Amino acid sequence: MRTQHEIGTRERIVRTTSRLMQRQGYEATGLKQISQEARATLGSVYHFFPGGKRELAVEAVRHGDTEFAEFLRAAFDREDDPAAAIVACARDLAKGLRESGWLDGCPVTTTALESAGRVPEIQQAAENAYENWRTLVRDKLTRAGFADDVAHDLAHSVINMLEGAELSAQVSQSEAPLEIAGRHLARLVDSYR
Amino acid sequence: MRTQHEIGTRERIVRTTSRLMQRQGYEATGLKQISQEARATLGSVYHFFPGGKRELAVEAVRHGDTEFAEFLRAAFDREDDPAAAIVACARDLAKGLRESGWLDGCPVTTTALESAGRVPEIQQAAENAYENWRTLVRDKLTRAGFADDVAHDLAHSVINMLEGAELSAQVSQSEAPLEIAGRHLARLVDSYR
DNA sequence: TCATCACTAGAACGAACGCTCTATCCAGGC
DNA sequence: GCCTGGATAGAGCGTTCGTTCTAGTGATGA
Repeated sequence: MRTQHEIGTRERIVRTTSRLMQRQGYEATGLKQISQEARATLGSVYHFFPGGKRELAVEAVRHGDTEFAEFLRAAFDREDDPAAAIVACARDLAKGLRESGWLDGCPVTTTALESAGRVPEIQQAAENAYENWRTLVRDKLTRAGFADDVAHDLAHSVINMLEGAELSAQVSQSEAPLEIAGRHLARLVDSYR
Repeated sequence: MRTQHEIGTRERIVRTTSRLMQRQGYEATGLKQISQEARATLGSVYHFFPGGKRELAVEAVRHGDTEFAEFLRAAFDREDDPAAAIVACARDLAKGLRESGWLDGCPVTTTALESAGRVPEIQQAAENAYENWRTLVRDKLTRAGFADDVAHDLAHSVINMLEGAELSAQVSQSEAPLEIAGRHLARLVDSYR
């Protein structure tokens, strides 16, 4: 019975950490809160993550990485046209944000900003996440016939604009920034056809 | 000698708080660190800010607001063409970020994200800041002849893209995201001429 | 049957947190 | 010369933090 319990508790801890840090950030999220909400004890937390809070945060960022990557992949599979897919992304992000009571923004950004320049392991994990997401956008664009350098640059701006718009939407508790971002990104992409 | 000393110490505390929270965020910045780096005592801090850390954070966000607003105004005054001014903004942001050792990102974002949905006063101050910056961009665009609704939407995306690109540049310790953002924003603006 | 070991459990530690409190300082008004 | 009150100063409050530590549980393989 090793595997089932191991995966169960460990996964529960990672998911809980990811969700809590998404909402409160790295510093405001305590290990006691994590262990309580994950229905695990402090002993279990340190058993699975001997590196303590830092290791846990790195794992949480990685979790957020794959979570958003799957979201992007799903949106890209649903829409053939890249510009239309990006508009759908922005719309779905706005929907999810509103439905969470404007609490669940990007699962990586808050933690990344807090630890930039202070906790290199977390910053590295966040950088990997952004790079991962950019690659997904880039591939979608190149498959649609865009030149490599154009797709590379567009991928940067698509992720950055979505990131900034989600932040803005969260702070102002409005879907407008994301709706506008989708529209402008589609226009930008189309301008390179 | 009331005025000189009052303004001096109070301002020093606000500036120090703003800089520390810009780099470390709200939760990781302690009042003891603030008072030490501002060469003030805890007594002085609570004398000027009876509301404690929260009131101090609100003031720090307001300080960051006017700081970035002045940066925008200066850039807009230097360049007549809005698109060129935005490119210059992105370049200067990248320069400042690199020169600070990739530590000084947006003076508002980190604090805003940490307290979104948890500390309404800080969230409100951050929202006011974004709104303020958007208005500056919007006015620059309307003065250049853009229609009101076009300028309104563009202002959103200009601020959001710069915000996202600065975050990305900080995490990846690279000027590329901001350089690309400037280029794409200029292209987007020009597409509405 | 028993030793093993992954896992659970939570008490306890020193340090740091935000904040309160009292004491002191000192320039300006009477 | 004294009083007032804004400003400075920092010890100390209770609490919470991340982490460590020892004890205990229960399924597994010999």
